[in-house]
Amino acid sequence: MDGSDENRRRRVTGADVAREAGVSRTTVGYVLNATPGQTISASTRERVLAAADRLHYRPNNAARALATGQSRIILVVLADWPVAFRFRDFLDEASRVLAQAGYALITYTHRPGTEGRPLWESMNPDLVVASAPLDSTEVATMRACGIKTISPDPDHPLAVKAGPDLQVNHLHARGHRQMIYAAFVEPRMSTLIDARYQAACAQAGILGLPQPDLAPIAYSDGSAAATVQRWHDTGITAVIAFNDDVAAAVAGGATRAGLGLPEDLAVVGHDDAPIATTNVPALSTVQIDTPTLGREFAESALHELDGRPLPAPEWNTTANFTLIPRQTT
Amino acid sequence: MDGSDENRRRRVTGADVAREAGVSRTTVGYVLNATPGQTISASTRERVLAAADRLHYRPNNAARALATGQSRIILVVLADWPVAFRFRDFLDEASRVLAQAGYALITYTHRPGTEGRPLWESMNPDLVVASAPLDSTEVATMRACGIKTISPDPDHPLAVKAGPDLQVNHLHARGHRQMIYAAFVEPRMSTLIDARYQAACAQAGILGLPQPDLAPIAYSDGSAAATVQRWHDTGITAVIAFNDDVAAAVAGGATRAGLGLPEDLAVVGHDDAPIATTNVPALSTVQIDTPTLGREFAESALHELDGRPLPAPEWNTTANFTLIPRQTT
DNA sequence: CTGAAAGCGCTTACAG
DNA sequence: CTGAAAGCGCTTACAG
Repeated sequence: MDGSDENRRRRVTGADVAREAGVSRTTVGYVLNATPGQTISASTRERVLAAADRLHYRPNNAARALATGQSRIILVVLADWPVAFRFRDFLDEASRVLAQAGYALITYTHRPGTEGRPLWESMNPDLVVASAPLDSTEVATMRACGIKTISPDPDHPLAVKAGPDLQVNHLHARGHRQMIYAAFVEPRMSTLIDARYQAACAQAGILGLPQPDLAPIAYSDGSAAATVQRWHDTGITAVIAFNDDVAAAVAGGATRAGLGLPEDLAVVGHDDAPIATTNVPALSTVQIDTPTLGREFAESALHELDGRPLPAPEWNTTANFTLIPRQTT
Repeated sequence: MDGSDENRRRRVTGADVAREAGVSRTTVGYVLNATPGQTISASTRERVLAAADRLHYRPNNAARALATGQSRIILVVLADWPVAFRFRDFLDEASRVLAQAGYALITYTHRPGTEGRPLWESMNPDLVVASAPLDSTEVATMRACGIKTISPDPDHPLAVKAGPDLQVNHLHARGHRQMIYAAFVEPRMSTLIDARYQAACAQAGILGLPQPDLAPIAYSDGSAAATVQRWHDTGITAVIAFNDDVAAAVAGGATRAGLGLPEDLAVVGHDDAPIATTNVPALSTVQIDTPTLGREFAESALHELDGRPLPAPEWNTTANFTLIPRQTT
């Protein structure tokens, strides 16, 4: 392709900058990277900076990665679920902190078997963060590529435990004992659903409550009313919802079934999405301080990568989670 | 750091595979890349493949990118808005098609001024796709880096026009003339909001309707009822909602204000998110065939990159958009 | 204070 | 059918 030829010819390299500034390639590197331990005269510095600017020099990342052995890319592997509303804030804040340290944060939804090679093979990130467990052969492969990994462990999940804890505690405090855990029939979210459900069960156990069942609810048809009625008939008085969309679906079903909220049925959502406020009735839910979680996540990634000290271990506390009571509990 | 030293020592290279298989580095490359125009004996092929497998060889992407001048990365620069529910399907399908062609699709939310260097500088993608217009100096920089760009143009937006057209046509067909365009006060979505709003205005003009105002609606407080009541008082009979969350907020406000839907006020949403079905009353909305759009997007990217023929130009048609009438119109 | 040179791990003409 | 070798654009000891 001559188009690519042209592109290649046009591209400005460090050697061009060196020539323009009348110095060596080495000096250009030292100046542009502000390499510590080098003493560059002010005038040389100026000349190099000016030349780089004039030529619109941009370093070739592939070459740098090859030379340093670091891509400075962090890959967040998402399980197969849609990105929730508040998760953006989490990623935004994490990206900001990581960018300051020279790392790029990439998110990637991994559907095993769907694609050719998973992205971490074709991108050579320095760190892979998995929000759901990766299978062991995948982890072995990454290790072999020199890729570090942070897998979710019970103490460092992407904050799955604190929310369900609050939901169950809240419903319990409101006097409920017969609870059910509701989630969409959405295979793409199954990992996260399962994690939150398990957390809810654990907390129910701690409080001496019966284990809540995991109950599917459909949003693609009008069956929610019948579903909710059925739960009510079996003695369920409270619903722990996977997220606010589910809580809204449950609330809608209850309303259509003629059940009063929260007298006949209580519902608590998760995430404090816009719908939680706008829904009629407004949804009690769990609010998450996602920017703080994002910052703490970034710090722990930098700990892994550069040996930075870990932040105060708020990560695993419930300090960043708040139960917002509204009209459904 | 000796940790990184260890990693580097451990990493298997093509030279290791060559040694293991008893062939040259060149032959390893030809076999593993299935380079066309080379005739490799079956037995050599086998030996190389077996050795690569045994050693768990994974090519170093940075080295490959440096040698070929192609990163095989496509960067989708999102304007500063949260990813809507259905957008995942779009990206999933696009990623799948592009992965088959050996490209990795990365999405990235660009907030000018927030970070150090934008991701396209530190990642050297082959193609940058912008869902909102980039400023001209940014485009110039990318060009200088040899990065191709696809910017949104009136005929190839990320499908912003078809939805508003359907919304306006639908309300018009229901007999409405006094419409208002409602959106959240969400600066992060302003680009998309504006694009959809402009499209709605244009369509209103075509139908000879008065231009709808752009009206903000808050979801963080309980003011929706008052807002909607005010609209109603000024003679508005129909609301074009930016998305289904907005439509739900409007519907909720109307209900709280004692207005009947759709008798007193009609609302039509956009996206056919779960909330559209679960809301009480169920929301009329625009359904989008996002996987098809994703495939067409991928094809047009491959056209740009590899000169593949363009797909049939359904991209810009309304064929992939459907108005779903429910209870709010 | 600055530069010549080796090396990162690939690809790919080119020569057998 | 296979291999020796140059080159991609950086970084970074090392030697002045």
